[in-house]
Amino acid sequence: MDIFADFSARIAKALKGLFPDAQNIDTLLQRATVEPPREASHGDISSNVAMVCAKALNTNPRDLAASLKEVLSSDQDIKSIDIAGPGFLNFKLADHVWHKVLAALLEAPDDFGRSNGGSGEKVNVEFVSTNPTGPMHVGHTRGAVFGDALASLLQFSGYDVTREYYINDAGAQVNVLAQSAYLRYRQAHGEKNVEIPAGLYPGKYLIPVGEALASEFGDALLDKPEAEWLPLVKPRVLSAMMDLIRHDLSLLGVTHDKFFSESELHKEKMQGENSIIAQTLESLREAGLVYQGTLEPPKGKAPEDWEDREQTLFRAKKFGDDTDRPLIKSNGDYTYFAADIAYHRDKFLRGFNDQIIVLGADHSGYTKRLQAAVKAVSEGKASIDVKICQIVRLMRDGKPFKMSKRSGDLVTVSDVVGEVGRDAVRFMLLFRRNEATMDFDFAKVKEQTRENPVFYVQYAHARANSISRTASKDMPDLDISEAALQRANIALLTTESEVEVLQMLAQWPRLVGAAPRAHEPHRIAFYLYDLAGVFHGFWSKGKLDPSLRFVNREQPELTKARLAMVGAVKQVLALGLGVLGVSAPDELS
RNA sequence: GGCCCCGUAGCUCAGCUGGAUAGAGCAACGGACUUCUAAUCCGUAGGUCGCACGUUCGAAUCGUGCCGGGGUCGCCA
Repeated sequence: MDIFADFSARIAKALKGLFPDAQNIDTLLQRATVEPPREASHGDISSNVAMVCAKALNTNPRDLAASLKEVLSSDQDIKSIDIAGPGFLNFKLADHVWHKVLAALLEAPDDFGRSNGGSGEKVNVEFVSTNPTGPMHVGHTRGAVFGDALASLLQFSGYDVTREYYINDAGAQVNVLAQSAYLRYRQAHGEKNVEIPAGLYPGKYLIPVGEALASEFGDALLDKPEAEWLPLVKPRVLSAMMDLIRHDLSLLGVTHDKFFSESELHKEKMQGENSIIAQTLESLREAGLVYQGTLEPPKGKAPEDWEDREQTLFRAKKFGDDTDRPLIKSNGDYTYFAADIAYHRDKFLRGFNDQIIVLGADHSGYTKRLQAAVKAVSEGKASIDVKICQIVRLMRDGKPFKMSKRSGDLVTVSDVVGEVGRDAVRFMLLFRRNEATMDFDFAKVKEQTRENPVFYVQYAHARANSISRTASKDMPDLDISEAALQRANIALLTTESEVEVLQMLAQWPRLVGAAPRAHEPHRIAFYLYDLAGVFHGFWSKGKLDPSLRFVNREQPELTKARLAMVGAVKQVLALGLGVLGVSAPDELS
């Protein structure tokens, strides 16, 4: 039950009643807003309809507002309407409106705010997609958490979401990986003077892979030429790396529905049949989007090895990219981008007109060509929203954290999760807009104080639970079962503090409806912080004024009503934390 | 040099796709509380929303141009 959507409909109806002959009202109303005003003194709901629609209806905002006020003031749910400023309509609502919201919440707690805004539409969210050459390091964490939370958010809102991971297992670096693993294999056979040369992957995580190869193949690979051992080693090391990555993802609580392998795009499916990439390029060719030509060298930093060469290009510029893009390397292989076009065509052919991809800041330059590719392969039917996660700076006590890259031992996901815990990592990374850079301070994230938003929100949930425990201890005869609280006389909740909490709860449906449309999970985190704030605030008032305590022996009915409200707060916190993939503990350790 | 992101209180950041006198936490200042329900509470002060034009009833938000910080720039993925 979204009261803002509800009143938006009432206003629309009133407007149509006033102008039965106007045809364009629905389009006009798209620009109108019905929202909680920033300033509490402006009422509970505020709308700019009169200002937005006046001109087209041949009137002026204040007159239109006055007419609307007259029609709407007969509504029993509206306590008063003020016309303010240039023509705002400010509504004060009757308390029973908030009670109805609470009742709806108590009746279907798990579905509160769960809209059908997505109406089952298929969305593909591609995220993480790190190269399968080692365990995940911190740099990938933000994208992983963001993508996962965004996917959950969309699901909450009724989208049919597929979480997808693109495995870059076709490029040259996977061969390098296999070579590195092969050297570890030789070491596993006791060859002491085998060194991992520069340019290969020196990480220790390949040692067990080498050992596994040794126990599987014995010494059979030692004397074979690379052309023979490579096809044996490569799939095994790749699968071992994906196991590592999946393990790291599981530490973060991230799961994917589909892992798509780049090498599938290069394969000739059947004898003589073209690969998916070849087919894709063929269809682009037919559409006149591929040509032979030359590119301008990049300006500003004239590279010495620039070779003005004719190559096969995709007309990305036609779809808004800055330049056309090469499809075939000088050695005849497809470029990474060529495969990626084929991949996104595949997504489109699988029914995803609505695509999202989460990338790190270092790939932000890739955005336009990707959008161009999706437009081209779908003939404009599909689009992709590229969400860039900005850099995270690791800090310790306010000082930047030095990472040594040389040894191949970067700070990994498991290091971070191991030190601060999954909940803190996830919440902190989501407590910021994705396009803003952020500092991640280990010390601060572990603090158990008000300054730590993870703690603050989880504590609110635990406190809600603790209040119920106190109630059953202090008032053992009171029936506070879920069923009993559903029947509680919530009309007793009329103090300012109570209404404030109820109003906050009433915003959840609106928020969790808008955040997925904007692809912005951070809004959930900020909302939870605010909700926790009003809830903690209420609790504190009870310290000074015993009449505001949740549990009140003299007033069992009021206690029940308040416990129903506390349960509702707990529920919304749990729903929100659930969307973020953060646990909602009943007790804090 | 091109492109992308950022610039809002001393600090860290929100600002709900154009709304009203721009918000929160921390820090600062002034009080309250001494454990009554679990990790204090209330108040005060603090702003040229980087700068300048423009769009309109109305701009932190949209457009253009600058300034500053970060990222990135054919045949790496």
